[in-house]
Amino acid sequence: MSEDEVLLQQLFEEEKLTDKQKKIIIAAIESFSEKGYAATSTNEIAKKAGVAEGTIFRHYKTKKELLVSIVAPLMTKLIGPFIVNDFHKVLDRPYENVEDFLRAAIKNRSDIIKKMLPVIKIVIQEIPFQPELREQFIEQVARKTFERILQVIKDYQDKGQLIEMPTLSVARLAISSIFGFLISRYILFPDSEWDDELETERTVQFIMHGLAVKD
Amino acid sequence: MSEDEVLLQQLFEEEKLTDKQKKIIIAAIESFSEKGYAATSTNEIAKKAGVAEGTIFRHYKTKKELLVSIVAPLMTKLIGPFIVNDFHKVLDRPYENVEDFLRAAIKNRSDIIKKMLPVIKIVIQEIPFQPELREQFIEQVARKTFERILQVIKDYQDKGQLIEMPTLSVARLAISSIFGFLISRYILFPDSEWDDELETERTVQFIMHGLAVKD
DNA sequence: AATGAAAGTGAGTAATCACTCATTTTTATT
DNA sequence: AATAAAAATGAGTGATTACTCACTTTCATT
Repeated sequence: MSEDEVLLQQLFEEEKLTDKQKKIIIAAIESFSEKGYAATSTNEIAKKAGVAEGTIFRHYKTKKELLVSIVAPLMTKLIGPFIVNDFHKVLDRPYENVEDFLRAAIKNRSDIIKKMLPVIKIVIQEIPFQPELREQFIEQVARKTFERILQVIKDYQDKGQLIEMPTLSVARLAISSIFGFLISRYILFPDSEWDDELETERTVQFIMHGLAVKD
Repeated sequence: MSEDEVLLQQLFEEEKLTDKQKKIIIAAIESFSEKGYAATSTNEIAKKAGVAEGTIFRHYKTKKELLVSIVAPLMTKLIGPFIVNDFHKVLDRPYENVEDFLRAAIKNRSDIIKKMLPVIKIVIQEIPFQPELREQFIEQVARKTFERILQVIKDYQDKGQLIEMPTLSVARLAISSIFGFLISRYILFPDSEWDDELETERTVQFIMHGLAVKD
């Protein structure tokens, strides 16, 4: 299964798509992520997909509907349930210690990003300008994820594994470190040589113990 | 002096600009940062500036030249020299300890962001799509800044204040934490209530000692 | 093989795009 | 006040935009 097919499979699962529709989606993802949504014309998408321009509008009323149809499943079908399941696992049979939880969190996010990078880039780029996407993201992804994270932090604080600090601040600091790693790894410097396991471990140890020399 | 005038002053210093040119720049910054460069029309900028569309093209050959004229000074005149001076100070008469250095770094970046937020947003949005901007950013800002940062880290490592870890990784972790704070503070949740001093201190302490409970 | 529905086509449309240029207005210098 | 240069104008340009629609092709069911 090609990379594009994996992406389609992940995004649209059992949804029935014609061959041409698949080509349109793949072409749109490529152009949107490379040039940005506003700078991509439907003409260009049609040509890249090897399809008549009218075909795009058979399937999607507007260009924006095409964008949303690509980006919405990323939020609802993938991140949503994933996070619920993932954190549920943590809460039901929690990882013994924070380190294991952090390692698992980083691993999982890495796997998602690897599969969905172009679509994730589109989301990041367009959320500031598309209120519809932003609202969907906040409601379906950010809010639920955040609640879970705060719970987990509280949990580890009660166990005495994390320092007492407002959970919101703890969350900000841990998330910054994890996303800092993932963004460096996959978006800023994807072509550098990365020892993923080593850098993951460094990130985990940093989150726990910082950079100061212990005396 | 109004907020817009501060911004103009910071960006263009002694450069001579007509009144209408100033209005064009202010309107362009506003539209570009709110809607994105590609989604902003020159007609719209002209109307917002209260100027004929032709006037824009008297001053700037193309729409892209207008973009670059706004964004380039941010890199050369502000960040460039600032970083050189700032880090020079650190290297010549270094801050006693890492904490003080981090506090100063966060403070300085905060001040810049406060003044230049709309233009910074434009840079962040457009760098992925404008090779010209990206190259300028990498050459003039990223490379020099990075060199300095690595030097500083090495320096504190030699003094025994930072753990031995490749400077690149140390840099990534520290920068993630600082930018994580600044992005949360000024871009993601600017309307939340922030105790800047407290959150700065938490960030500094996190970078140094992490989130684990000390035993 | 016949048939109706779904999918696909591509020429066409009005609107909008970045940009031009002949002309007018403002400004600076004397 | 005269004058030349600089700044500003706005109607006009061809190209491109997202989108439509009458028509053709493909497909599934019998």
